[in-house]
Formats: sequence, C-alpha cells, structure tokens
Amino acid sequence: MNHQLRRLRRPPPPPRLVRRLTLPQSLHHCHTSPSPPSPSSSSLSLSDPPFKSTILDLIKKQHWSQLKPLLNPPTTPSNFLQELFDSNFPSDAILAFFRWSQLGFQVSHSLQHLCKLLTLLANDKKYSKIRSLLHFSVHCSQPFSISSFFHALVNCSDDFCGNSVIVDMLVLAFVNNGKLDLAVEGFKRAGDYGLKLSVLSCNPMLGGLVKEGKVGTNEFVYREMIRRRVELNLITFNTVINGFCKAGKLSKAGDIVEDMKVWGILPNVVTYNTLIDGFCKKGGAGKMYKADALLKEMVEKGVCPNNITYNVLIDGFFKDDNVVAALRLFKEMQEQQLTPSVLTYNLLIKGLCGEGRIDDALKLRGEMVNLGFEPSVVTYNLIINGYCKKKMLVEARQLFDDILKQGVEINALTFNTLIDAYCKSGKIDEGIALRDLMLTQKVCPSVSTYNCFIGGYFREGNIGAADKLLDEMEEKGLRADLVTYNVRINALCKRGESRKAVRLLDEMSEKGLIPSHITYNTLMAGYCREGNPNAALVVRRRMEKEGKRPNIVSYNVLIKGFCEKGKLEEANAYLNEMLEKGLVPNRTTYDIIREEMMEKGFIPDVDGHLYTDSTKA
DNA sequence: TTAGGGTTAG
Repeated sequence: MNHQLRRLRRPPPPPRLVRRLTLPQSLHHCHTSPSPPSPSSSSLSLSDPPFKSTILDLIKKQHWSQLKPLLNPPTTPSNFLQELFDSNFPSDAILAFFRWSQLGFQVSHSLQHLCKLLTLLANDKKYSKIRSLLHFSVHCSQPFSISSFFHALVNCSDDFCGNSVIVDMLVLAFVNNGKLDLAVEGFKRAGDYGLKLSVLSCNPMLGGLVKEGKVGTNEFVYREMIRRRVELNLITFNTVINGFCKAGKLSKAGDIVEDMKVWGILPNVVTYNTLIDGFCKKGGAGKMYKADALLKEMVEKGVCPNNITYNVLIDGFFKDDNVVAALRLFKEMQEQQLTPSVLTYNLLIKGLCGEGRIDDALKLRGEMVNLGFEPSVVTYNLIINGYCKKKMLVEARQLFDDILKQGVEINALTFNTLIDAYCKSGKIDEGIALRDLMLTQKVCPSVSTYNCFIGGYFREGNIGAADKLLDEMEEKGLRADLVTYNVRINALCKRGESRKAVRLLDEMSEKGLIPSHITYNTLMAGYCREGNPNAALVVRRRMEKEGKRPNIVSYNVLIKGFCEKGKLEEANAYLNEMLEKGLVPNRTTYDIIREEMMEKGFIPDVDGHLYTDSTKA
C-alpha cells in the first residue's frame, strides 16, 4: 500500500487542519476496539494509531451519527477526507466516507479528491467499486468538464493501466446516464492521453450512438477503436453493422462484415438478423429478394435462424405487400420447431389488419390464446386500429370496452387510436369523452393525443379550437413535435396557404425539429394543388439540400402536379427519374398515370414505364 | 451482452 501510494504523483498537499481533530466527549466512551485513547488526549490527530483505529471502526460500522460531530467548523468534510488520504486509510473506508459525506452534507467533493480515491481503488483492483462510484458521480454530483477530470487524474497517478480502467468506466458511466456526448468526448480525450479503452465501454457507447441515430460518430468511434488497437469482439461488429443498417447504409454494413473476416470473427445469428432487418426496412427495390438470400446464406453457413429471423422476415414481407410469402414463412417457422412468440402473432395480426382481413386476424388471436399466449396491449391496439381503418367504430369501441373491463393495461396508444378514429369520422365529442376517460384511468394524454384532436379540428375548419389546443398543449409542458407541425402544415396547405406553411419550416428548425419526408411532401402537394408545381420543385430542392432524397410519394406528388397542369412531358420525366433511382412505383403511381395519362394514349407496363400503342408495336 | 411489434402527419 505504501509503495503504491508513493507512486502517486500528488499535487501540493492542502494545508493540514489548523486545529487538530478533536474527539468529542461522547466518543471516549463508545468505541470498543481497539483500546480507547487515553482520557487525557482530548486533542488527537488521525496519525495517532488509537484515534485512527477508532475512526476507522466508526466508518466501517457506518456509525455516521457519531462521526458527524467531528465535522463541525472549522473542520469540513473535505479536509477530513484529505486527512483520511494523508493517514493512509484503506480505500474502502475512504470510499464509504466519501459517499456518506456527499449524501449527508450535500457537498460535492473536488475532482482531485474523486480522482485520488479512484486511483486508490484502482491500485486495490476494486473495479466494481470504481464503476459504482463513477456512476454515482456522473448521476448525482455537480457536472464536471472532461478536461479537468483528465487533468486531475493524471496529476494523481501515472499508472497507465489503472487510469485506463478508470476512464473506461467513466465513459461507461456517461453512456449509462444518457450522456453520450460526454462519453464520446471522454473517448476522444483518452486517445489524446494514450489511455487504452476496452469494449466494456466502447460497445455500449456504440449501442447508444446507434439508438440516437448518430451514424457518423458511430463510424468514427469504430475506426478509432481499430486505430487504437482496442480488441474488438463480435458485439462491436454487430453493433456497428446495426448502426449502418438503421441508417440505410447497407453497403457500409457489408464492409463491416468483410472486416469481421479479417479479424477472424464469424457472423452469428445476430449479425444475420441485423442485416436481414436492414434489407427489409431499407433495401429499396428487390429488398425482400436480398433478405431471403441472406436467410439461405446463413443456413448454408451453419448459422441457425431463430424466432427473430422469422419475425423480421414476416414483417418485411407484409410491408412489401407479400402476404403469401409472410404466411409461408410463418408456416416454415413452425416446421423448424421454432415456437412463435406474442410478437410473431402481433406481426401477423398487424399484417392481416393492414390488408383489411380482420376476421383472419381475430382467428390468429384465438390461436395464440389456445396456445397459451396472453395477447398483449399491443395485440389489442393492432386489432382496434384494424377496425378503425375499416371504419368499424362500433366494433373497435366494443373491443376497447371489453379489454378495459378485463383489466388489460391500456395505454395512451390505445386511446389515441380510437380518439383519432372518432376525430376522423366527425365525432370529436366522442373523442373528448374518451380523453376524460383517459384522465380517470390515469393515462396521461400525450402530444399524439393532442395531434389527433388538432388534426380533427383543422379538418372541420375549426381553426380557433385547433389553435386553442396548441396553446393548451404548450401550457401543459408538452412540446409540439414533428407530427404537430405536419398537421399544421397540411391544414395551411389545404386552405391554399402553402406559402405560409413553408414558413413553419423555419419555426421547426428553431425548435430543433427536423422536417421529415412527409413534411416536404405535404408542402409539395400543397403547391401542386394550388396549380404551382414549379414551386413544389423549390421545396424539393430545399429537401435535397437538407440531405433527404425524394421518395415514392415525392415523385407521385410531382407527377400528379405536372399531369394536372397538362405538362405530360415533365410528368413522364419524373416517372422515369423515379424508376432510374430504383424506386418501385406503388398503386398510387399507377392510379395517377391511369387517370391522367391513359386518355392521352399512354399506358403503363408492368415495370411502370409508359408506352403508347405505337411504341408497344 | 449486440437483433424483432402498437397511435397521430404526405
């Protein structure tokens, strides 16, 4: 211990206590072991062995009330702590005092003291205590800057390994407390100091970055980990692959799979599931073909698909409007002896409801109950939504009342689904009654609840009521979100005030909200409806400047806009551009073409290209 | 210690 302490490069010691610590009278009688200090010694220092062991005993037994009188002015918790350091108290005891004094006296110890304690614990290899101390410090104490932490740490110790462990756990503490920016800053600074971090902190940090959609930082950390020779593991690769997949950067995800090979790490079922999900959700044209090919590849390579593999694919095929393939996979899953979960059934119920096949969805609910699965609130929300989309409001309400009676824990989403359906069918009063029920059921109306009502009032043309709700929402501390703005923009566009609506884009960016495809498409549709497709093109440029490529709906809007203006050449040009970009035309695209262009002699072929009778010949 | 589901907006 002494040897280790000598290795600490200490800053000049703070002045010793002016007054030597004085043992309160009560303490002369209460300590049992070791032998009490002599009654004559009313003034003692922690360097006196008997007094030291008394204090140590009090700390170990957590007899704080007896310790408290020692901390009266001019002694402070901080200089008492310094005494503990100077008197070579064991790290455990110092830690116990540190935490108690922070909680009991609401003091935040200095970074110097924190780092000193951390290095003591590192010397003693008490890593779980370092982890919890840092978690506590990041969670409860005054915020501190990364640079001052590093400064204090290297002043305390030049032990490379110990300091690396401490910083590793500091980064982890930031991640676990949702302070990702600080975690990344700590990671960068560790590189400046040449400290070596591990996957214990880097993997969770990568995971956090994926959740927040920060794909650029995710890639930076990954590359930096390789450069700093951090020993990457399977989880590192899977997490980075997930980051790229979520951002739609599938070829980069593929590059990481190649990196894995270089490292001699084989992709596992998580790797494949992540990639398959990436293709299902962001794969563009032919995505399900590629996803299916990945399923075959994993089987060939001896990686066994699991529940999640099938869930992801079933969801993907439903979203691709391929009900047959989705149901085939459900069957295949059971043939593989894989038991579907509640989630699997929910995906199937969602898919069937989306196709309007409520009866089939209900049959599946029966099947899952027979198999012993308890339908979740998600299951019910899906079925209620299915009824609502088919305008079967009576059935939706009946199911809602039933599950309420059964004691299913319905949530804001359940209410919102039904409220929105009422608002859309002109029964806003019924919606309001439901909101009252929400309050009695102790379910808090959310921003989405307000969005449903605001949309409803706008649809009715009751601008005053909508504006009032917007104010009420803010008063209640609920901040308008992306959908709120989309609803407002849509309302303005429908009233022929697209120019006013465009101004809301600036308000959004002031509030830190990023407009979505829907935002821009709504604006473009607004201008097109006003007979001004060229203004829609200006919106499109703005959208592209913000890094968003037009999607199918964007093209549909433009094609329709130019069609209605009789500018068929332009309409056709946008259709071709859409096909060149690998976007797959949907039903709306065909409808637009049929309605607007077929009478002009154009006919769409199966690829979505247009031809006339003469070109076909 | 990494992968999968529900509402509102085009």
